[in-house]
Amino acid sequence: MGVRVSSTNSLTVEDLGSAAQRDRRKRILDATITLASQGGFDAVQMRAVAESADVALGTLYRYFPSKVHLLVSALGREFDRAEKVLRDQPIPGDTPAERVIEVLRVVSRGLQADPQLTEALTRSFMFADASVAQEIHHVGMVMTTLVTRAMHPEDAEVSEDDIAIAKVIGDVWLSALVAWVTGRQTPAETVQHIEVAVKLLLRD
Amino acid sequence: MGVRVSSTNSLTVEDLGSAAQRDRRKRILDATITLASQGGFDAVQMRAVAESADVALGTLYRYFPSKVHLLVSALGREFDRAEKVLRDQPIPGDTPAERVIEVLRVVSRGLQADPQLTEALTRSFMFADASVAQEIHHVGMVMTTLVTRAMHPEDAEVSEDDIAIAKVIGDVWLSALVAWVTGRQTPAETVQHIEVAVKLLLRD
DNA sequence: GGACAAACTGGAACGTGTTCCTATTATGTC
DNA sequence: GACATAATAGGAACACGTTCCAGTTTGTCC
Repeated sequence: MGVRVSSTNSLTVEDLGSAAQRDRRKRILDATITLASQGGFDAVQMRAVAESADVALGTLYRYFPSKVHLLVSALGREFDRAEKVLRDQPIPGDTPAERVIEVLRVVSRGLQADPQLTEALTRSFMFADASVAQEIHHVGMVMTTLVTRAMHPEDAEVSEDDIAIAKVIGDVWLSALVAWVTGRQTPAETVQHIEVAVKLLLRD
Repeated sequence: MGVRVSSTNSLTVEDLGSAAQRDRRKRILDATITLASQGGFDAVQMRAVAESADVALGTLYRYFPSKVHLLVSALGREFDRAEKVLRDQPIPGDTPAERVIEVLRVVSRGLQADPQLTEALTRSFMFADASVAQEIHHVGMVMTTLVTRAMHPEDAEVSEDDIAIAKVIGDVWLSALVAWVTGRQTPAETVQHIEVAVKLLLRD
């Protein structure tokens, strides 16, 4: 079967091999998202994922070397989807702060609509070690891009400071998310906390 | 043996019962810190902690209902110690930003001196659910206090904004810590990231 | 089509967090 | 000091992530 060097039209940077392999990978990620939506991090059990995706346990581990890799990859796919949806929509709001808050509100609403999924993905994000750095970095980039685009809709000048601010907002967002999924903070508190941070960072 | 309502001079808010119980608790936390320092999160194995503290496994679970509780409690104790050391020392620096950065630098240096311990404690912090909210909140308060005191050494006016800023700094600090302990960021990058955030938040 | 390699299946097995149970020991009460 | 109760010791047992292996299927090359 062998991993070919490259095919003509791969969807991502990494080539994933044959159609059967892409299909298995998709089935696995679908099963992961389904299980995570239903019961959160704990419900994403490797044996259950394998069975649900109609794949042997060993095969699952062949595609994703750990539960964390699996969940972070699933998170990445969902984030890509969300980013695509938001990409071409104009963001309402007169000031950068308003637009950033709006974007975060939309994203947060999406997450809060599926708390178990969010819990699973956030947990895995937090538990990820260096071996998933690439996947994590990808998610961080998408997040930063979302925020800087909200700051400058005309996609003109994005300064160093802008990026720094976007990263700080990302940090606050992550911390708030952790506090929320671990039940230490209500959704309303989470949203408000982020808004306060954005206003502090974007007061000019 | 029964938990007495209160004794004359308990060290913390919660009364921990007899001297033997306090001693066991101390031995357990000591063993936890020792193991964590040597091998990080993975090395803190409940059976190893129990053996090292000369306590049965069931007893360990009687004192700390989970590994995360155990580690977060250990983190709380270490934080209290650090806070006591810093409490009565004047913080060098002419501006709030300088002083806050200095405080965070001192704390970070302490953490980076024992990476395995930091990794273990940060991981547990990230994995903590609602049942450890109290311990987490305690650590958060200490952190916020440290920062606001650096902002206003005269411990005079601490405004709402000040607290909000301190919380945001705490969020950034936590995110940076996670990135560091998971090997996705170097100590230097971590320190610099935090400095940028502080300067952004405390530019006046 | 045949030979070979890679991938997949099905399942056993191991490590560690967690639970549970019984016998034994410490603690507080009269 | 005798008793009642709570705490502890010691260890078996279970769950789930992870690893490993033997046999089978799938894909590739001639």
